[in-house]
Amino acid sequence: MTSQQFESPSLTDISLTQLLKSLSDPTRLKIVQTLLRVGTEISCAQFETLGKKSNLSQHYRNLRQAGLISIRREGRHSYLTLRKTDLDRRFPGLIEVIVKNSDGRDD
Amino acid sequence: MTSQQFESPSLTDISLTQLLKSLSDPTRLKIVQTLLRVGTEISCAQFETLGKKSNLSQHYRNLRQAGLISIRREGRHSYLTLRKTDLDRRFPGLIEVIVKNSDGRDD
DNA sequence: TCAACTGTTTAGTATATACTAAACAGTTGA
DNA sequence: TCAACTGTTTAGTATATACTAAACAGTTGA
Repeated sequence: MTSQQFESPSLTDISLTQLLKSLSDPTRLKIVQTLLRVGTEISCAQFETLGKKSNLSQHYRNLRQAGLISIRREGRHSYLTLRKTDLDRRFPGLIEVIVKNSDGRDD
Repeated sequence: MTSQQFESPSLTDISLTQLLKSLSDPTRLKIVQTLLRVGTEISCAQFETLGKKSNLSQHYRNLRQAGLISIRREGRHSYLTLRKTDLDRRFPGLIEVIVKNSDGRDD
């Protein structure tokens, strides 16, 4: 029995419509955009400008459940990673195109 | 004053997040998938297998307001067209990749 | 030991969404 | 003329969503 808290769906359980719905929120799209750009994991603290902690935490969970990110807890901190390899395998080219088309736009 | 009924947003008013939200519904995604595949306008009657007329009509409006399709009325019939040229100009490659990644999946 | 810290979860709320059923509007053809 | 036809709009409802505030849980360091 693995921990439920930070569990992400497996590759084949990632649904396109759930993924699109997750990315249809501007805050979540910005988070994914940042994660893709930096290419490494990022501490949640980096996203504090995007809103209140409790709200962001719920966005993280949404992104995780949609299969977009994984979350690693270390001490008091949480670190987010874009599941790029998995996403590229399941939906080739999708994340790149979406994020590229979101650059420089508000929403 | 042009008719409101079938008005679509102009190219620059198409928002990425609105577009993603519109496509995050399985019924609407199937409609767009079909429109992209055939490449021509399609009568609404072709989509009757996807649900009830009143519900579909509301999906058409959603797609139109998101900038994805235009609707032409002729007699008793309505015809839908994917705004492919506009979409390709505003979000290069996006529609193709999304639809390609939805092929052969339920959602 | 324990207060401060970081992030998550829960409760509550206002709004958006997807749907059905029924009313409606315009078109067609006998 | 008018009933059948095609699709849209409206009313109503059940559920989902995004958010805030407060409670909570685990970690850290003095």
